[in-house]
Amino acid sequence: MAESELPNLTTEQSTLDAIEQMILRISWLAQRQFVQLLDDDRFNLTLTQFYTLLHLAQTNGECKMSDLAEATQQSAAALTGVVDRLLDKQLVERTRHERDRRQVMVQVTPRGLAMIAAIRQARREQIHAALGHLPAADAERLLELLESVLAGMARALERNETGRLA
Amino acid sequence: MAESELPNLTTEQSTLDAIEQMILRISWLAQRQFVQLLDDDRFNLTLTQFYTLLHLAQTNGECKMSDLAEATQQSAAALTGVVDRLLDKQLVERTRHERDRRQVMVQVTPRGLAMIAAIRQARREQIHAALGHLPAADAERLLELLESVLAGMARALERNETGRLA
DNA sequence: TGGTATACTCAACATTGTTGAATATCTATA
DNA sequence: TATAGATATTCAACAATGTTGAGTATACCA
Repeated sequence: MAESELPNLTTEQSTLDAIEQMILRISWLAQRQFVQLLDDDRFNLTLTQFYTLLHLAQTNGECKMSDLAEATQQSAAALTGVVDRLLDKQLVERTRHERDRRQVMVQVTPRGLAMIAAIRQARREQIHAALGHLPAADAERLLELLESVLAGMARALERNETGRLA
Repeated sequence: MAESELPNLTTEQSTLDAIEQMILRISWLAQRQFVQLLDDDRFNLTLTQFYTLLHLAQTNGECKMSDLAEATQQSAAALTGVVDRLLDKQLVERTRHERDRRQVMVQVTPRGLAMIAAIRQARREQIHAALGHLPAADAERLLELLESVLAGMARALERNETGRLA
């Protein structure tokens, strides 16, 4: 193996492996921690319901079912059930598109917006407990690097999907 | 607001917020990407099955059901079903503890070990596609910072659980 | 020996996810 | 203007996971 050539120019496999493990573990913990928060009596949401509601909260006005499904990476069939339950909780409203009667439009209610705001506030406190000790410079550097990671992952996912659909 | 005071000594809330969002998004993408990989015909595992099998692969010899449940953060009842399915796939074996007949011991099979090795290899290629472009110095810095994040999160989770059980 | 704690499984149920069929609506074309 | 095909969504049937509470077997202690 030529692993020791150019060690300062190309990232070594062992570092990437360690990052891979770290991301898997952080993903797992972050999710557990977040699910625990969402399960609180104040919220009582599942992770899927949260991500769906979050996207609606970040959308101005209505959102088409199929767009919502793509944004939250769910199948249309799965989304129907999720929206049913958000509807039961009065966090969203479901209407038909005026012109194209096939389309179902979903919109967050004021109650849904308040729920998202409360969850994000609680989450902020959680993240502060976990990361508040990081020096400011480290936090900013971390943010930059994470942005780079996210961009790389999004590109990889995209390539995969293109590959699968082709 | 006194946001501009001591900007270089204390991490600003906005940076933490951005990191929070980034971690949520990366967790989501990392999981989607990984689930997609596990769904491959070669593996055909769920995320829960993978984490359960992974822990067994990293354990020397047998593992008690209750220890496995704690390590993978599942209830004993949920784990029973998961191990049932791993058993169907011949990836684990289930035996009784010789002395304490109440305890059920689980052990990974050679086939299970081979499965984990194949998945980690595929995962390595995936992560390389996503992060291979990062300069070596950045990758190493990222690893350090992620270790710090993980430690902070683990501490926060621990505090939470202690709080809940108290 | 009895009583209690422990380890696990089972049963009933909710949520999510998949696939394929069914339904309603729109659009283009002959 | 029929009508054939595309599009948007829901429904039905099933599998995996997760929860809670009850049930079963075993161990331990007094």
